[in-house]
Amino acid sequence: MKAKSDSLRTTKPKRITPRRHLRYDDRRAQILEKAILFFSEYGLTGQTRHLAVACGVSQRLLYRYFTNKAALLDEVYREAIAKPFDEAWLTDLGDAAVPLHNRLRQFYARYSGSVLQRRWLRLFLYSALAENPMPSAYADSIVNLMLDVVVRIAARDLGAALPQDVAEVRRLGWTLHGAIVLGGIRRHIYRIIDDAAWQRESECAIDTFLAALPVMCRPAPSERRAPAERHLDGVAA
Amino acid sequence: MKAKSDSLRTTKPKRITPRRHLRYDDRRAQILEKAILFFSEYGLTGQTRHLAVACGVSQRLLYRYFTNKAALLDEVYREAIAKPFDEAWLTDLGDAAVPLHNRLRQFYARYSGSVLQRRWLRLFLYSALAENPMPSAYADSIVNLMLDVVVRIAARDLGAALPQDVAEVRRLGWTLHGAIVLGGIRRHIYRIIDDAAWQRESECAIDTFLAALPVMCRPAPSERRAPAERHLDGVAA
DNA sequence: TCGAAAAGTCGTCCATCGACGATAAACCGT
DNA sequence: ACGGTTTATCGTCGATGGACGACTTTTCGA
Repeated sequence: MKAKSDSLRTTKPKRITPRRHLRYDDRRAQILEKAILFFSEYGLTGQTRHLAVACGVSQRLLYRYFTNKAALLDEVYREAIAKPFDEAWLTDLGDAAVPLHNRLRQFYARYSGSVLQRRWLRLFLYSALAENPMPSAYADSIVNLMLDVVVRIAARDLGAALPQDVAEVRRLGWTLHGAIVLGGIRRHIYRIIDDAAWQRESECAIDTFLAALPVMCRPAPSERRAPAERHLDGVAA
Repeated sequence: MKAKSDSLRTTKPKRITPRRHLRYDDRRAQILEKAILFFSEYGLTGQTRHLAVACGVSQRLLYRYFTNKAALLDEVYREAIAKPFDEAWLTDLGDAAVPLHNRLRQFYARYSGSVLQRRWLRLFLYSALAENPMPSAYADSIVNLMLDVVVRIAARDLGAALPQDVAEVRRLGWTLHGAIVLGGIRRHIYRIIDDAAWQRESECAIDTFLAALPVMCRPAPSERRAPAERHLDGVAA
């Protein structure tokens, strides 16, 4: 039943396009670039055969450039997770000639434009779900450094006193960052908001952060917490 | 080489434990419960054979209760994504006898305790990455309803005027919610913060929200945005 | 207690998937 | 233009992985 074509053809089917030979580094770079796109869309369980089709090469060829699939995935992480962040963004953040609000907007516009994109978010989430420690550990260390700078500069420019506790400083930063990252996830993964809505939301998050920072930086945090805990005692969770 | 045990045993190896027959509904419920745990850990590509081992039944039996793997996964979504949220939480949120801050804390303590757990987060992210529309659409509609209530009540109790625009109300809510959800992800997926740190972070997010809300609700949003846009014109992204 | 219905398993089919040895085609210096 | 080197493909192997027909064991009511 399988159409095996018993015609007298003895020659193999000719290639439509002749083989193109690329130099080692070029081919490797091309495969890696395609692999980033491919695995970000189809997940880490995407098939090497499908990736090969996307690259326009035979599946066997992948194994000339990467010892196995895991090695290829490691390269994908290294290339696609860590690289997009640019520390130079933090330099401009401290430039007192521009109003703080605008600097923050610009910083997060850059961060969102390079990091919080569909590719990055999907790869990052896939690898995090797979319990791969490298991407989340690395990205988190970047973000912690980044948030230290963001909060420190914002507090300085607002004339607010930073909390003594470094952990409290980071908490404030993560509050801002969480709002923006979840916006990115809703934008690029769930696709339930469009680009304009995302920008408005990011700005809203920045405004919220700037509005709250002076209040949150007041000397006595016990004033904020004590009455809350007092009341919560009588409340069933 | 393979130890095939050429002893004279002609009988099949006896079962260690005798078969237990469960009634249809019980077995089905048991499989579903294990499936939720299983797929949340190993992802949607987890194997039915492994799930069967986890259930202590043969792989074939799964197909008595679910027509195929996709149908089983749909049941898992229905059971594990939508159910944990309890609308009654919103009722207590409006109880003016308790200070607003405490009600919000309690509300998010409940939400985190039932929804933002490892199981839920992992299943939700897996299905979102797989572009399965059901879980993200459903969960998002819940969250939008919920945030409407949260922001409305908070504004009322603070004596702040709600923005005319419903979208702006939701943006304010998502700013709070994003911070808390990303905290949950860092807690349960990346596992880079512990439970105590997560609670402090959630409280910080609530405090930030409450501190910013009166400022954000001031009548003229143009006062906040106009100068920012004026400056951003001359800034390269 | 016995027999039929319900619950459960065994073994297998077939498509898929990572991996790789053998071989062919393109490239390049001389 | 030719021969060695590099690039690339063909074809296949063994392990998985979802699905299911045929069969066995347990259960329970008459």
